[in-house]
Amino acid sequence: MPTTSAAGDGRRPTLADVAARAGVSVALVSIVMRGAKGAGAATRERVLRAAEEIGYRPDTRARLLRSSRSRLLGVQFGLHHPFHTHLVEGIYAAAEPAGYQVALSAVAPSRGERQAVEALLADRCEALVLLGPEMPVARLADIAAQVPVVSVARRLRPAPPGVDVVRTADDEGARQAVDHLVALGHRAIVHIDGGRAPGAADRRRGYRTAMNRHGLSGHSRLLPGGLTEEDGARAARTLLAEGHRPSAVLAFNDRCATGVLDAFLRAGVGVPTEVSVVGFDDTRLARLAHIDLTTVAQDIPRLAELAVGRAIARLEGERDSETASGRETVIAPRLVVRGTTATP
Amino acid sequence: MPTTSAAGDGRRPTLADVAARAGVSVALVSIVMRGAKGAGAATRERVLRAAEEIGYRPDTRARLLRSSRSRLLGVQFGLHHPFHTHLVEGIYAAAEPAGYQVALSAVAPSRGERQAVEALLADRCEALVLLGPEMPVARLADIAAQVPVVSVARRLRPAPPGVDVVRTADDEGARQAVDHLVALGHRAIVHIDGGRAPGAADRRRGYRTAMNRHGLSGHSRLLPGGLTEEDGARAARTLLAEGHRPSAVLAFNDRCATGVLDAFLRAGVGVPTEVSVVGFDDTRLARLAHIDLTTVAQDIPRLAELAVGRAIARLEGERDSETASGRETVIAPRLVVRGTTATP
DNA sequence: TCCAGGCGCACCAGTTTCGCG
DNA sequence: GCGCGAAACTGGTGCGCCTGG
Repeated sequence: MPTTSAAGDGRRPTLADVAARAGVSVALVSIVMRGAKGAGAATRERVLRAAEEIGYRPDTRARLLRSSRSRLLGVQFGLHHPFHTHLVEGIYAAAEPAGYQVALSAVAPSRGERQAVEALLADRCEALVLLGPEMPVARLADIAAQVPVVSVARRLRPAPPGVDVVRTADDEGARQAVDHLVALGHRAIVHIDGGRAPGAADRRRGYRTAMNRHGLSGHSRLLPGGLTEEDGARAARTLLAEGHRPSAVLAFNDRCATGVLDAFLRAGVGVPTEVSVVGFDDTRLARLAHIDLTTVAQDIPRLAELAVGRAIARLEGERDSETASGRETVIAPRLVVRGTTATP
Repeated sequence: MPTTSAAGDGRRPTLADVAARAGVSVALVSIVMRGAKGAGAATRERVLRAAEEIGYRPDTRARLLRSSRSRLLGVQFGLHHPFHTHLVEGIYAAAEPAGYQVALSAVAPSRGERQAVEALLADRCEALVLLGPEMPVARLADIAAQVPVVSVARRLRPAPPGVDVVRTADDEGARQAVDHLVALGHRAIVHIDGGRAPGAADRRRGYRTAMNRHGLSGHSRLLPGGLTEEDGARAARTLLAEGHRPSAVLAFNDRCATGVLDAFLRAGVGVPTEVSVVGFDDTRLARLAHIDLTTVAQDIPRLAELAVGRAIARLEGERDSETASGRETVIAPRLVVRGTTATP
């Protein structure tokens, strides 16, 4: 019995099966399947037909094993963060045309960044794209010693060798929001912040300096917030309980802003008639007609594209700069004015 | 120059590198790394130290290549669906202790189920767990001919050979919601449905039969909805425009219910004082204090656990039932009463 | 004589180099 | 120089075999 039976024995078909069926060598089938040159048109046709007939599907792992390159991009993302999931979508879109596969590894309450990264490294990813990593810089440096790393949305100063940063100018975004509110006539503007989340420090700084520049340092006020709707709602309830409301609120992100919105609505406080609210990120949430949130947009597709681009650049060019100090790419945010802001 | 230099040449260390450093054979290092028996304590110690020193990390792909088993579970999920991302978290939790790795493949507006499944198959996943698959049954059957498939939350009648189904009793969930509302005194109960989404048909049916059973068939009313906040908000606006509101709304899922909630709030319609609203899924969203949504809970951790369990059962036991007709596991939903329902 | 510890080698499914007609 | 095949190679696994106490 030949070792080349196609189906029936449970094994999935291999190159050898296709080769036997087409009456050619394994090497030739490999050439044809990759679309490489070195095969005649007629043979190529015959091989493809044979592959089709027995339902052959190349084995990624075996393929990667031989070629020194794996063309595999590891992506760590927060499973429950819309900002991350949108980035992931953009990463797929940027990586696949460039001939790179994407390996996802999720971070969730029950699964830490350590596990997520270990899994990606064990899978032989050539480079890692980490979305909003919260691990210590020393750990990032460790990882970067093994494989190029791109940190998205998390600023690092200074970036360790081998780590690139792609992020939005968070301080500038906060400034745009404050400028917009001040132009509308607001003075008492509160910032509900993101605590230790990536980007939060910059947004705080941007908020504070903008307030100062407008001579409103006396009105500057930071309220502890967070990344979730619940954090925003809690902060808003704190404000409501105090009696004297601010006239505007800049929330850490859209989820947080949504919580703020909801708490105000429930308390009968009109938005934007009595309070203006600004979010950050411009996720799908903000665009929903019933939310219609004024927000600072991050250009998510572009962030994704740049992150993939940086990773690939490290892998394909820049051979001598492998240990070069990290490079930082900062893109501009853009205020999107919608329905939650108005004159006081 | 030996082929066994550890670092410096950019290559990541292999078994051979560790072997050379520890002065033993490759086979022995393999044994030690796997924790298999057949190595002495002292040698084991020496090998582990050598591996540690040069930062050796086993290559999953090469390992899987050799062993016929890949112990890899492929999971297709909707990147932007909270219900799915929660399931993914549960799947990690169930798979890793059982010694299975998880390979994620996302479905997004820009990435269809076809691509998602192709990627998983190319990665040599041993079984596929598909979350709320929307592909045609024939396609599911095709895939199941290659590898065991578990469909989560999507009912199939009949399930093709090789496809198991794990789902919540959606009709029963809708019934519980209607019973609850009727017990509170509601009669005009509208269902904003999920169109062609997995589970939507069953929820519609459950709603209708429950209404009939209560003698309310005259009040039965279906409104086209969908899975997102926007869909819910749109449907709610339709209701508001009509002038005569229903006294209660059963939404397809929590996201949809949130949209309904928001539209009502904006129109100044009190919930639950003027209208009661019920969701479905009990995602984190529903539990947020400021949403506090009465909803039909799906036991997500259990669904995840069962899905993984079914996949593993196909792989490890049941050898003779490989082509057995699909098995269906249905678990009970549970109504969680929170703050969005009250007597009319 | 037994057997634990350790080694060599074939093998997994591809890719790549080289040489031949 | 084109079309093709033989064989080496990728990193790790598992079997058979050898050795010494």
